[in-house]
Amino acid sequence: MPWPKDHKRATRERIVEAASRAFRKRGITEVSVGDVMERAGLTHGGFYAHFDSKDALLAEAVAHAGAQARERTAKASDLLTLATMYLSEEHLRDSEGSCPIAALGPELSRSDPHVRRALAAEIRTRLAGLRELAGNERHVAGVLACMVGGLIIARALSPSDAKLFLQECRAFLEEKLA
Amino acid sequence: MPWPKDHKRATRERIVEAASRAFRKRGITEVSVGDVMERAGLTHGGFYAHFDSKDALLAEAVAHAGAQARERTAKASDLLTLATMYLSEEHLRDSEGSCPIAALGPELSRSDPHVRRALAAEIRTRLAGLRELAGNERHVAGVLACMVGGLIIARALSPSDAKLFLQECRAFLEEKLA
DNA sequence: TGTACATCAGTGAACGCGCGTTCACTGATGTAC
DNA sequence: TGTACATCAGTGAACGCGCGTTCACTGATGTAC
Repeated sequence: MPWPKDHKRATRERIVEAASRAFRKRGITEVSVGDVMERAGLTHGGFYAHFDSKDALLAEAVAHAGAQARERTAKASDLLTLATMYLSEEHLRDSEGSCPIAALGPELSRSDPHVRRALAAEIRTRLAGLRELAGNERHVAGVLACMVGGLIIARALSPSDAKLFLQECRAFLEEKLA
Repeated sequence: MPWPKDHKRATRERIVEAASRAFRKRGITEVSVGDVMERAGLTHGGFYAHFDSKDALLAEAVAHAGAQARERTAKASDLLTLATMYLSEEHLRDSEGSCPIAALGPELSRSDPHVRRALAAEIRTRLAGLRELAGNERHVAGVLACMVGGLIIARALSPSDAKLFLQECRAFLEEKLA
């Protein structure tokens, strides 16, 4: 083996990380394979030594982004705290590192079956995480919907309107979950 | 005037309608100017007699889709009824005629300023509509977030999971708004 | 310890393709006589 | 009423461009002697 054992795996992970951030920030079709490779410090030609297609990369990038997004709220010990962290201005601004459901949901739902499956799996994992913190709340789906929709809508508004919108969403959930 | 007075305006409206449905169903970058024109029964070359650019069309298509989406819930006389109509399986399946915030939100937020402005305007209109039906609910932003997020997430799931997810979202809002 | 070699991760030119946009034109229409 | 004409909505070939993907290659590496 003329190269360090984990060299290729490390490069592959660098590509997934670069893709996952670029897609969330700029959208799937707006980011080319060449963009991703450049961001990973490589040239575009080497891409197909690591992935079968852009869609195969996308499916992995979604899983990677999902895990990263779950870390953001990992310390929350109840549903309201988790939702408050999610509906924060910090999360709003950090589009590159944000929840892929909010950043790319509709686009991913229209993508090829492998990608769709990765998104559906992430949603199921997310719901399971919420159920563990559910307390008296029987309908965690509604909480997740409010989180994702809240972030998506806030991102469409001006900074000041976005701030107010997030505040209202948090207040809404506070009343429901208190 | 060698053509009926409203001929060109009618053609233009046919293009906007075709675009608005195609974009919602398949996404913005996945639908070409040629696709839109074909759907409107025309050839691609004529497009620029009606619009300056694909983005100019998109901004109008968002406004058109928004108005169409508001009609779906126009008969609702209270917030819960409106949300229940929005979170229906009928709306889930009718992606072509559905709410553009749910179908295209994140993509539109990343689009050019004219498009973004059209989306922000539609959201403000939507919030104003909800406030009119608000009753005791002070945080209509949370209701809209739950509607939009609920539809987006349901569309990522299998038909049976989607049905359950929508049910849970409706039950969630029922408890909050009752 | 030093050198020759085989490996294979990464390079970069090339491919066919469809995109958004432009433009010289065609031909159906309402108007003037 | 019938015909010649000017208008302009719509046509379709063409443009430059960037995309996803392929492939012959290069050159840095660990191994064998």
